[in-house]
Amino acid sequence: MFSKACTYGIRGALYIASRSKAGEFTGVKEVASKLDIPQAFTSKILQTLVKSDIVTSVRGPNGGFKLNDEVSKTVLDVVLAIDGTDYFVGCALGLTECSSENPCPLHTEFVNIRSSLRNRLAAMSLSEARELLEEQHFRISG
Amino acid sequence: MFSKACTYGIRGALYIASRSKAGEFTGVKEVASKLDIPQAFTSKILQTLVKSDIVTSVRGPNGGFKLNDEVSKTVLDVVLAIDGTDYFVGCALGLTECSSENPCPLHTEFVNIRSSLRNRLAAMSLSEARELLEEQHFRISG
DNA sequence: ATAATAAAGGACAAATTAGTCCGGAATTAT
DNA sequence: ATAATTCCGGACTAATTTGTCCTTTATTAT
Ligand code: FES
Ligand code: FES
Repeated sequence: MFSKACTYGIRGALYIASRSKAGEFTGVKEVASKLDIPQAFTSKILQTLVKSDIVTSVRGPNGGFKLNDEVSKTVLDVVLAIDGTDYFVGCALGLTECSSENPCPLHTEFVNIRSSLRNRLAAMSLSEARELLEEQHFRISG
Repeated sequence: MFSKACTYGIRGALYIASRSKAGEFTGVKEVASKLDIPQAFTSKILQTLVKSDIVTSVRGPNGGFKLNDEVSKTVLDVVLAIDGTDYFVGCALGLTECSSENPCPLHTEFVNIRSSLRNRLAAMSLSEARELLEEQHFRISG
């Protein structure tokens, strides 16, 4: 479905969101150990999220990552930042063109699945996730 | 979404289905060239479909592959034969457990998407696809 | 029987993805 | 200033997926 880097990225973003209440920063070490993701790889992925303006980073002691609250980014933004539009664009059977004028036998199915998932990912903002993760019994580690 | 091998497999199966009207066999050369898939790779993938009883093969002159009509296999069977249950099983965010008792924040979304796709793939049988491909203007090549 | 044809299967090569290592740059505390 | 901390970024390695090549085996036609 998504690349491993992407699922790590989603979980990382959710974890950081859940910890960036005030101006608290979370270090890559903590993210990696809490979510059980290789630390150096986590670092690479968080760098991508910084470049995509999803999280903000500061270096040095007490530094780390925090959610970029300026704009409200969504889980979809994380997916697009890491995996690009791969999942959502083009024929899922690899045909050169994907359109309702020239569809593959599963075109309608794929269009529905994709837009459905896209909508739901876009509906889950990271700032909202912060509360959800506390109020509900959701899990992003283990 | 699916591996490349899997999309090749689906298209290959559909092409063979569309050509196995009587007892006609389709060679790997034809499948590969018509669908623009590397021939040796096509061969590998069709071998998998043979092992999974989705198509039948015979060697020698006029040999090739034909749909195994004994049982009515579906596109889902092709997916399961090549990619296994990867797409449908386990947490899409890589958590060790996937259940409604211990869900990740996107669990409900993923469950819906997956079952929806699974149902639609299971509903598309390869023998039916034969007619669909002729009657409708579907495309499995290019 | 022999030769031609076509799938089966194993070993290998290329490409992509996943993951590591380490030196450098920024920030903070002493 | 210095040292400690923490992210950045490039180069590297490992694993997986994708794809090739070539030999063997089964089948058919002559
Ligand atoms: S043509 Fe295949 S998904 Fe649109
Ligand atoms: S727990 Fe993540 S998809 Fe079910």
